[in-house]
Amino acid sequence: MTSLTSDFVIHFGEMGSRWGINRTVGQIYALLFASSKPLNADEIAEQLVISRSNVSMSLKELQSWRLLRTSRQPGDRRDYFSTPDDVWQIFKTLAEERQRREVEPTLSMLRDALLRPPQSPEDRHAQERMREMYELMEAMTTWFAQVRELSPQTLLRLMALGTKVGSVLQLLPGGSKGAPARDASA
Amino acid sequence: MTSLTSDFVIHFGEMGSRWGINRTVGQIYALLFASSKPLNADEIAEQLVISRSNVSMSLKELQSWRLLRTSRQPGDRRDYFSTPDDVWQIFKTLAEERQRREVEPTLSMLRDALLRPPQSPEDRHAQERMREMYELMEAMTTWFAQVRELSPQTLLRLMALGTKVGSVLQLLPGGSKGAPARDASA
DNA sequence: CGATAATTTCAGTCGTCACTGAAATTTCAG
DNA sequence: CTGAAATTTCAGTGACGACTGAAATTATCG
Repeated sequence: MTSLTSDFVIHFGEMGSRWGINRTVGQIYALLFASSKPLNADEIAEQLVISRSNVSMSLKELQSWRLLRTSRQPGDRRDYFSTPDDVWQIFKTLAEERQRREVEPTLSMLRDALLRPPQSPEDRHAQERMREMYELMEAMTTWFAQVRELSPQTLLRLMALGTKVGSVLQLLPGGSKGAPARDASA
Repeated sequence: MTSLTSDFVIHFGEMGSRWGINRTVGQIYALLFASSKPLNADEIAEQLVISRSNVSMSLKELQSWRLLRTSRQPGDRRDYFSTPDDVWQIFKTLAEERQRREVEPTLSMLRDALLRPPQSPEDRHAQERMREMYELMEAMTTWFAQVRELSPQTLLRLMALGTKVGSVLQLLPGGSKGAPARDASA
């Protein structure tokens, strides 16, 4: 592996440990992301100097996150792995999975907690705090679900405009579909 | 501790492990978040049934994330800990710290990598991929830096409107300050 | 169908990090 | 200053998760 890719891989290995992701999983993804062609499990094991079984488990983990594409090569029965071409697509998938694994269970726990009859003034206060958290998470969830539906091009333009947006209407493919724009002065 | 708060605390302990955050740190923050009054280190240790020194280290960790408020009570020299009142403020701080600890080092690594002269066609491809990643991260960084400057109220309204925004201009306190709105058809 | 290649599973080992308790340090009232 | 209270540090221990190699399973070619 070239030193350029090696540095990239090592960096994502270290970053991976800071997230829930483990080092190996981060390194494999970085390697595949930077690679110009799909790699099979043996090639990954060789390049990262890790065991074949470790590669197998890590690939399974990455697949459970829907972050890999697999392909075959004629006359070769091994699986070849690669990452999606579109970085925005990768990011969206990552965010969707985190939403499913982390945000949804939390929202569900909070909903349950908010329905329970408070046993004390302390409970009443705790529920008030939980409600604030719930509402923030709900708002962000809804917002991001909408953003996910935008095309990459629209998205990039939207972000470039930032929050200093004049009229965004023209950017949206079907500007008139969906709920009518609410009165901003409400 | 009431069973309502207990469930909340346990949930954040488990969630914490999925992130880089460890269980105890997650539990302490949940406890303080739900509590109606600031708690001192001994109270935290007692409620969570963990050692005093563990509490001390975890509080230090939380403080390095700027997620705690400390206060004193008259005639008591112990420190009392609490979380900010505004959940949006908490979220912003969290995002800022993650930005500083995870995104910035990565951007910096990518910048370096992109400046290196490619040693092979493989390097050239890797740099192309890194550039795509770099541009996405840069765009999101810039965008979020702008969002952070909005007031909580403005933000909530903005998110409620989602991406189906007509004109957002009226929501912005100083709608005219900063760069003039770019031509959306560009 | 074998035979063989490829992959996955899993028990055991190793390394890392969370946690404790004792000791050291800091803070503060008197 | 002095001593007691509060906090922090840190070496040692324990628990947990990553990783390996061998064995089991699955897939594919002839």
